[in-house]
Amino acid sequence: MTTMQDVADRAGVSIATVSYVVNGTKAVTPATRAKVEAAMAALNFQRNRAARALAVRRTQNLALVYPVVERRLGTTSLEFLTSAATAANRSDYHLTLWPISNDAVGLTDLLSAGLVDGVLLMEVLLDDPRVTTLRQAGTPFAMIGRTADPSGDLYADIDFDATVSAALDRLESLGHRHLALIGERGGTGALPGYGPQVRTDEAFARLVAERGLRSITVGCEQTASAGADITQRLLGEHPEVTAILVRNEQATLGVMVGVRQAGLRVPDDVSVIALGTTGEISTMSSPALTMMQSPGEELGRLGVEILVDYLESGTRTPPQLVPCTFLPGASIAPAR
Amino acid sequence: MTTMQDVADRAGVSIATVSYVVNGTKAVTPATRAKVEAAMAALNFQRNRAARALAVRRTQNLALVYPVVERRLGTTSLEFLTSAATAANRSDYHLTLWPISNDAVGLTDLLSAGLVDGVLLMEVLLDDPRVTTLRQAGTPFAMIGRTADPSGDLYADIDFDATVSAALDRLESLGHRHLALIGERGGTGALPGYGPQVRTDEAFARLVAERGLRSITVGCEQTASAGADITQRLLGEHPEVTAILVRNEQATLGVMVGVRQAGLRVPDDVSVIALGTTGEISTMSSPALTMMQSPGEELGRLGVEILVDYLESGTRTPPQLVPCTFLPGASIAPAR
DNA sequence: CTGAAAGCGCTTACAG
DNA sequence: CTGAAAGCGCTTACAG
Repeated sequence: MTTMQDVADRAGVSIATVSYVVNGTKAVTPATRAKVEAAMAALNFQRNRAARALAVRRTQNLALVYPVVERRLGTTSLEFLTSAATAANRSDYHLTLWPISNDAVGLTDLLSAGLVDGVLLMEVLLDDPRVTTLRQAGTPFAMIGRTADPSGDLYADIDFDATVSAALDRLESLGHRHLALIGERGGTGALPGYGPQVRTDEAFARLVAERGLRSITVGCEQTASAGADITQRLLGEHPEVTAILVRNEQATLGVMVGVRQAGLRVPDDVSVIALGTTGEISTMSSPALTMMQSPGEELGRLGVEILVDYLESGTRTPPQLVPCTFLPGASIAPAR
Repeated sequence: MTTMQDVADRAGVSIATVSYVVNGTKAVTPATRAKVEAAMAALNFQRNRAARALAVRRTQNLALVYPVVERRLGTTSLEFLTSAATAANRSDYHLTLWPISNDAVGLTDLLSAGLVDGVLLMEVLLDDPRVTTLRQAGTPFAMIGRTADPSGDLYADIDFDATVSAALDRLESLGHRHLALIGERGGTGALPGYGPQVRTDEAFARLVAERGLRSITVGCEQTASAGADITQRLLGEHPEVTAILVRNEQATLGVMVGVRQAGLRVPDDVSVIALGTTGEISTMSSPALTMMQSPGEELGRLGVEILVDYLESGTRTPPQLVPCTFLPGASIAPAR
């Protein structure tokens, strides 16, 4: 490993001067700057992160905390993660994975080790113990998602209202009046008070009422077979339903099967639109699923940017709400 | 932040003594140990990782390098990742995400910054530039996967022979004699010389010949619709095929659809078994997919353990080959 | 504009 | 068994 001292020696300057040009913290003569830069290039110098961290008391590390036990990471969460890691790197930060339990145990220990400058929270609950812990500890953090009352906190989340509204626009314009929403209640992996579910349910109930549509909402375990069963039963008991919205990543493809099991076709007899999933799910479906696609790339990036802005300049970026985007597919059609 | 000095002051000992008890590096009287431990508990002491890293020249950080650009992370890779992060934490290491390009550019810079002690490589190619870079740099690394000639390197990988063999056992015992293998050639996201694909193809060709079975192998883009199309065509042109093995996570569910489009049923007319995917895919399918399940949890853990063992004690654990495990489903049945 | 020197919080020979 | 002190590689007032 080549150190700053090596660079200083080769350039014939002091170690302080090297530091100034590396960090751009003080004005330096073009001539000396050139010498230093040449030396750095020749020696392929990279400053030691641990030493720097110790000196400035900042690590340039961000922790991504997610509850492995309570909630299996799906492909949608994966997009947050990939995007967040990339965004962090772009700002010269590194993202460290903290697969810990949702109960905040262990969180404190990790924080006091001075390993990270800030924390990024995924899979946030309406009443989340981790948020309480982080607030108390005074640790800078940002959420991808939000609690019931996130005022004063930093976050980026999906705009559930706009998302449901856009989906309803599509379906209404195709003549659908009788809708069903399949969510994810009571199944394995369901977190009580999980934001996306609660907010989608609320938005759906309100918007459907406002628009004078008829609707039915059911919960469903997070498996395709559960999705298939529930869909088959649903269509049997409510033959007037012509469109189904699904917010349950694991059950989504099962819903498609369930329609067929009910002796009906997608999209001729029943339209299906998925809410908040990744394009990946769409490509796994045949016919391709129409969906309101989770803005995973954008949210992951925003979460990191909000956090980094706060860390570097104290800026408290206002909450960012991003709607899911419409991804055309072959699973919706005019109402029969 | 409370420091070792704080603990030393409160316990009435020197800072060196505190270090000895924290690290267990030297014998300490039970009495003084007790005093120190009491002080640590009272002050909730956690030693500063940056300072320690600087002193011992080890960061307790591991980098997980994966090619974001070239290969989208799927749910199977996600399992490696989660498991690796958990295993790292268990050994008091942290896993940092390095979503970099597959061409090894940038890898060197990151290494020389002294941020990590070792590197874990995912999605390894038969001829992988990153491996060359790491070898040259002398950076300790372990692969989840392996190159064409991994001798001398540390790795854990799937035992493709055993996996294909086990799948063939199942199908043969059900009376299947005409098999098809659908892989992932030429599509988006396909890496040239991607180990799992090449090794599965080889094993399949060899084992099928040894057993005197008839077979046909086709490549397929990584989407469900491509899977559906190819399957439909395949079954049209080769009506004698009674069982399909799929090694293409994205196309798998499409294959199920393709069978139906060909006017046949799964599993009554055609058996389908997936190779190397996660249980997650099975739950998204209806009927549930029978599969040889990727040992993601185990491989992620092994990769970290192999690397950590080497870092801590210089132990070069022999290569670990783990077969996929059979996951019963409802997609295979006796040959018609 | 440049440099000498203290300090960040640990670890670890070395001495006692 | 315990401690004084040097050193890990940086940053940053402070002096010149």
